[in-house]
Amino acid sequence: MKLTTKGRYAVTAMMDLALHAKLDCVSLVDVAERQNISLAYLEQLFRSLKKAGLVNSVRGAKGGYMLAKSDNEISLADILVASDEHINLACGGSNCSDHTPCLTHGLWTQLSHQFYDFLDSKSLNELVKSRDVQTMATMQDVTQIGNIPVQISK
Amino acid sequence: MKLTTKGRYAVTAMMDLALHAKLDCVSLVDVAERQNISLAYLEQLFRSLKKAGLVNSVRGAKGGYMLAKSDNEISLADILVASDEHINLACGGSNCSDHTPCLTHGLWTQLSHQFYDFLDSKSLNELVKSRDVQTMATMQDVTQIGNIPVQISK
DNA sequence: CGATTCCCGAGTAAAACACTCAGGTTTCAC
DNA sequence: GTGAAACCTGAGTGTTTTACTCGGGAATCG
Repeated sequence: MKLTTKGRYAVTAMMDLALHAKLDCVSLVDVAERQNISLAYLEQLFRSLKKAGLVNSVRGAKGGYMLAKSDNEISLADILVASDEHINLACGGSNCSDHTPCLTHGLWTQLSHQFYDFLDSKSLNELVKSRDVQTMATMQDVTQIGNIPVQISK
Repeated sequence: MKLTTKGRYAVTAMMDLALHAKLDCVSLVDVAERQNISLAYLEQLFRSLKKAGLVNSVRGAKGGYMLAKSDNEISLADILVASDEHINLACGGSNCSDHTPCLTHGLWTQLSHQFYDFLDSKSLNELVKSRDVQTMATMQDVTQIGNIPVQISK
């Protein structure tokens, strides 16, 4: 039982957006640098997130992405599902057909639902507010200071 | 987020033991037939289950396996962990090192623990007692009657 | 115009999965 | 004491999934 990098990166990236795209949009180059994720992979990922209606995009120079809804309207489950991380423990193989369903079929579907509900109850806002995310985020911003001389010189 | 067949089969097989090996041991041939799982694969699986101390084996003709403890001392988590199904959503890749842990590291470890605790709270006994497992099990036994002529002729 | 950024489809090396196979050892029943 | 039934073991293997990369295109800003 594990997550793919897709799901994990997606959540990380969405948290980054929640932290930095309060007003402006944020470019994937920034997210990639801050979170140490391959840019090309992030682009692929954000296609899914956009298709799912979780983010909006602005094309062209100075463009980027921003959350499509408020961060307390986006759940962990939303992000995971959007990034192909379907929360489904059930069986779909040869061993469990309609004719002879396996002994545990009911169990897995039930568990899947419970896990989904749990993940759906965690909002992005809630996650971002947590203590260690906050401290880690400020650390990331501090190491980034050299990268935003525009704001300093202005 | 999904389970491997290993984890699913292991739980199914353990339920089968709980249902049929009250006194005697049960051969994997029987389990394989009843649950429609490849025998060779089951053998491989039971190696892990035995190593984890969840089942005991009896070698030779009329041999088989039985639960090593009472079915309310065995949890879903026990079985899953025994079959290499480590309940761990966390990251271990290039992107999340000790030097620069990723934003979500804490989140995943926390979630993993919660999932583990949940799965650890479900005992095999509890699962076996559920209504649909009971009905399905009797169905499996009925279709098996033709296979045990020894008991009838005796 | 040209740099920056989002957008898109396709390709690919490596790993994991879901088994299978070929043999060996122990025990029961006759 | 022989044969069948069962557990035991290590290794192998085709398929699928993962985790990316690559090459190019289109919009937008300065």
